[in-house]
Amino acid sequence: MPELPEVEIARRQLLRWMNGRRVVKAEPARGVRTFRGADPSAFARISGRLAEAHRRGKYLLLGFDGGMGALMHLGMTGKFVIRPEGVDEPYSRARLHLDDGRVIHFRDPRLFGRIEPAPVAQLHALGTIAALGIDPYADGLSPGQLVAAVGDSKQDLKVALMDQSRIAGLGNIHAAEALFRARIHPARKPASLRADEWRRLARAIRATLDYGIRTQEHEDEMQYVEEPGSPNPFLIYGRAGTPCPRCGTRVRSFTQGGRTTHYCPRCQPKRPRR
DNA sequence: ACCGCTGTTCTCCG
DNA sequence: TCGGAGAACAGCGG
Repeated sequence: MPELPEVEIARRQLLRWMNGRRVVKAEPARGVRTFRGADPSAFARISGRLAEAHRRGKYLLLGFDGGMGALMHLGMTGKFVIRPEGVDEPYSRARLHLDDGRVIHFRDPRLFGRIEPAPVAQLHALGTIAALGIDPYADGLSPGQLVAAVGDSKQDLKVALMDQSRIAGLGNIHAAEALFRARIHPARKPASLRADEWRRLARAIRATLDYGIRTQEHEDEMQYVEEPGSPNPFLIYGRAGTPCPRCGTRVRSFTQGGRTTHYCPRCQPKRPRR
């Protein structure tokens, strides 16, 4: 599920669900690796209203007015769902019981997600957060900021864009989408980009993230559920072998940093002509 | 039955 | 120290 746009949607969803409500009981599931080194009983000390809900990259920082909070990452399959009290949810790893009889579950089948409870005052200072690079919304993403963040990487451009210590929030899908919008080959080296390409890329990243948030916010309101066989919502991701939506050339894919990269060989030439 | 996967972290190797 | 490859985590869907 989660790259920056999905996490941002989850944040807004939590704010809506918790609006005017209080947590009357916080309940970590037992025996799950969701809490890793952290202390699950600290999660159980969460109470009160949701006083702050921030996002840094793909991380959520939730603070409650009882003074406790939590850093949360959705991993690959984490999501929040809200259910009536007493209804059990498969793969529920933690629960927030609200004073209106509803329960917010953190559902995460594959257990790649993570919850780190912490006092609200310490949330933003946690090492995990301190290690993140710039957040495109909280910090902005001008061409200059983009160059400063990834310009010195020796890795392939797409791999560098996915490095959370450089830019926080892009994953496999949105890095590919942004490069397609910018018409830049994913295996270009950062040092080879011209100024106009950096400008295009900065603009493309913002456009990709804005679009992702807008689209999913709409789906969220519509109570949209992913139906089997629903069309691929992305411009380039997952379209290998089908015509490029811009020029009709067959979309190609290859492996980069252990992940599949999709691109259009015509729109995103390895050797751009100037 | 096998493969791949919107993420992170670790090990091994050059 | 850096970068690349591969694995591990665990479940589901094609």
